[in-house]
Amino acid sequence: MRGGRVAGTADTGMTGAVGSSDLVGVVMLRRRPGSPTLEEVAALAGVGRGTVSRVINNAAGVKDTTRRAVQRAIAELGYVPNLAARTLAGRRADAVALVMTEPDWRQFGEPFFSEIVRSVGDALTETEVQLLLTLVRTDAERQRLVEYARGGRVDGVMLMSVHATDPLPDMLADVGLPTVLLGRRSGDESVTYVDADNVGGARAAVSHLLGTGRRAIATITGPPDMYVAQCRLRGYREAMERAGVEARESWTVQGDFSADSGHRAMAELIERAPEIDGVFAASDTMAVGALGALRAAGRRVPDDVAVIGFDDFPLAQHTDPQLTTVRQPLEEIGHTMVRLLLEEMEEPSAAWRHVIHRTELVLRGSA
Amino acid sequence: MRGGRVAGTADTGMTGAVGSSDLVGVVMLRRRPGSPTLEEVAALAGVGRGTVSRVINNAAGVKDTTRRAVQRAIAELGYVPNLAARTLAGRRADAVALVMTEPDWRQFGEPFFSEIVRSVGDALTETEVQLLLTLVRTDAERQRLVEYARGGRVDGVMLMSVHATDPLPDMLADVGLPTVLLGRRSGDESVTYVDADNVGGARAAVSHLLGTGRRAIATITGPPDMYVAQCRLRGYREAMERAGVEARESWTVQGDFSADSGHRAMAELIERAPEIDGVFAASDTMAVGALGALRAAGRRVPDDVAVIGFDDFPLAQHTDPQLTTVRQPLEEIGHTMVRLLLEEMEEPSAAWRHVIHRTELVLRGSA
DNA sequence: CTGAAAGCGCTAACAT
DNA sequence: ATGTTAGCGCTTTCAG
Repeated sequence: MRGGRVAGTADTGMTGAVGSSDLVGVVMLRRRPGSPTLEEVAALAGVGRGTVSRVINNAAGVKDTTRRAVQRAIAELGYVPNLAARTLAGRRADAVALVMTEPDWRQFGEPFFSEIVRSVGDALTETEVQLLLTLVRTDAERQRLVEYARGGRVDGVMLMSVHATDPLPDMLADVGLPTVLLGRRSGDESVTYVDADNVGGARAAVSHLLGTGRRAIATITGPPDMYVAQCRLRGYREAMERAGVEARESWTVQGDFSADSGHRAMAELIERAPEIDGVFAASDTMAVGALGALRAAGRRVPDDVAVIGFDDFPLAQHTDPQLTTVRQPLEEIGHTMVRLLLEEMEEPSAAWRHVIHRTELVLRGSA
Repeated sequence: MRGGRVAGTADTGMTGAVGSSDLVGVVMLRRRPGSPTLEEVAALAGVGRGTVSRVINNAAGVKDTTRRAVQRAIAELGYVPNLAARTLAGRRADAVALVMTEPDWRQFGEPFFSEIVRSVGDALTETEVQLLLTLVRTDAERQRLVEYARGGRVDGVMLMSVHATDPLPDMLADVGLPTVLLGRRSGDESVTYVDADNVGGARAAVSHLLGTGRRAIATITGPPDMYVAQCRLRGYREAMERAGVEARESWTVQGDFSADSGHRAMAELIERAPEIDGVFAASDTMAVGALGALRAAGRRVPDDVAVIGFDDFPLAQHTDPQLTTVRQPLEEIGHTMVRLLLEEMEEPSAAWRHVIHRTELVLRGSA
C-alpha cells in the first residue's frame, strides 16, 4: 500500500463532492439592483449633488451644518460612492498594481516575495490607495494586465521578478503609466527601477574575506544571462583586482542560484582548486549548498574555508544560522518602490528615476 | 564581530541611497492626456460609435468589411477601451478579488496559499476576468476593501483564511456581492463556502490506524477556537467510537498547528500515555514535530507508533517524505471557488451554496 | 457657501 | 447591418 491512496470518505458517504450533491443552505434575500446614488443622498439631505460630492471628498467650503446633514443621509442610506463613475469623471483609480511575472510558480512562496509584498503593503496602508497583486504567467495574462492598466483601473504599476526579455515594463511605461521595476533587466535599464547594490555588496563580501587574510577566494556565480548575476560576479572581480590578488580562472564556477548547484559547484572547486580558502556565492541558497559540500569533504568552516552568500531570500536563518550573508534591505526597497510610484503619480515627470539601495554584510559564524 | 554588521558599500561610495543621490536616467517623452476614445475610432473608421462598440465586444451582426475597417482604426490609434466608462455603462468590472485576511504575515508564504492562488489563477486564465489579490490585515484595510468592492471595482470576492470573528464576509455578502469563502468560520456558516471534508478526513486517518490493528490512538489537536480544528477532533472521536474503542481523555493533547507544538504534545503523550501506538495530528506540521519527538524518545516509527497528519500545507514532501497524510485537494478547491463565484456572478441566486471536497489518505512509510 | 449643468467614455435600446 | 440617443454616477466649473 505504500505510496497508494485511499479515498478519505469512501466509508462515510456524508459529504457532497463537486457537482454531485452540493449542499444548499439557508435562503436569504439579497438586494443588488441599485445601490443608493449620490443623487439620492442629495435628495434626502435636501441639498444639491455638488454639495454631497464635496462632503464625501472632504473638500473645504461646506457649512458645518450642511456637512452634518449630508453625512447623516449617507449613513442612513448606506451610501458608497461608485468608483467607476468617480474614475470616469476624471479622478484617479486610487489603486496600484504589484505584478509578479514569475512563470516558475514556486517562487511565489519565497520569503523574498512575501517580504516585498509585505513592505509594499505597509507603505500603502496609510494611504487611500488600494494595493492589487496580480500574477502574470502567460502572454494572455500579460495582455489582460496591460488592458487592465491601460484601461485606467490602476494609477501605477510595480513589477517584481521581471525577466530580461519581458516586454511588459515597456508596454506599460510607453503609454505613460507610472511604472517601477524591482531590479534591472540589464545594465542600461531605462524604466524607473529600484535595485540593490549587487556590485557593491559582492565587493564588500569579497573584501571582507580578503581582510581576514584569505587570498584564494572563489566565487559561485548565478546564471550568466541574469543581470543580477553579472553584477555580483563583477563585484567579486573588482574586489580581487583592487586588492591586487589575481583571480584565477578556475576559481569561478557557474551555478544557477539553487542549493543543488551550489553543492555541485563547491564539490568541483574542492576538486580542481584545493587551495581555496574563501568562497563568495552569488546567492544564499547556493552558499548553503556549498557549506554542505565543504562539510561533506571534511573541510572545516570557516577555519579552512570561509563562505559568504548573497541574501536573495532571507533563507539563511532557516537553514544555516551560521552563514554570513550580504543582506538586501527588502523592507526599504519595497518602501522606495512605493515612494517613487506615488511621486510619479502625483506629478508625472519626463525622466526615469533609478534608486540603488546599499546592502550590508551580516556577519555570522561561517566567515 | 560575530553578529555585527558592516555597511556593504561603505568603502565604495558609488551608489545612491534613497533620497540622497538617486540617479536620474534617460529623458523620454510621455503622453498621458487623452488616450484615444471610442468616438475617435468611430470617426477614423467612418462608422458610428455603436458599431465600434459591437466590434470591440465581439458582438454579432457586423459586416465583415466594416469590422475589419474598425479593427484597422483601433490598431492605428492604439485604442484601448476605458474600463471605468465600460463598467459605468452597466457592464461588469470583469475582475474578481481573492482576499487574504491574515494578520500573521508569515502565512502568506505557505504552500497552502500559493497552491490556492495558483489554482484560482489557473481557473481564471481562460476567462476575461482579471484576478486581483488583496491583503487585509488591519481594519483600515478591511474598510478600504469593502469600499473597493462595493464601489463596483470587482464583480465578486473570494476569501481565504478567514478567522471565526471576521465580519468581512458578511459585510460583502450582505450587500449582494457574490462572495465565496474558503473554509467555514463555524458549523453554521451561511455565506457560500468551499471546504475540505475535515471530519471525514480525520475519520479516515484514524480508521486507517485502527485498521492496522492499533487501538491506543492519540490525537494532537489544533486551537480549539478554530472550526477546522474542531472538525478534525470530531472525526477522530467518531472513528474511535464507531470502532468501539474508548478514546481516553489523556490521549487528546492540544497543539496550535505549529511543529513546535506538535513536538511538545508528543513529548507529553509519551510521558503520560506510553501505551500509545498511533497518533493522528490535526496538521502535517504538528505531525512532523511529533515524529521528531518520537524519534528522540527512541520510539520506532511506524513500528512502535504510527503517525498521520492532516495536510494543511503540502509540507510533508519537503520535511518528511515518509509521513502519511490526509490530503486536501487544493487544486480542486480553488477551481470550485472560482466556479461558484462565476456562477453566482452569472445569475445571482438567493441561496447560499456549500461544497465540501473529499480528502484522501496518502499512504507513505510512517503509517 | 451652494445649486445647476456639462461632460467623462461607454453600452444598449431604439431607430433606420 | 448600422447610426442615433439616452443614460450609467460622479466631479467640476460656473453662476448665483
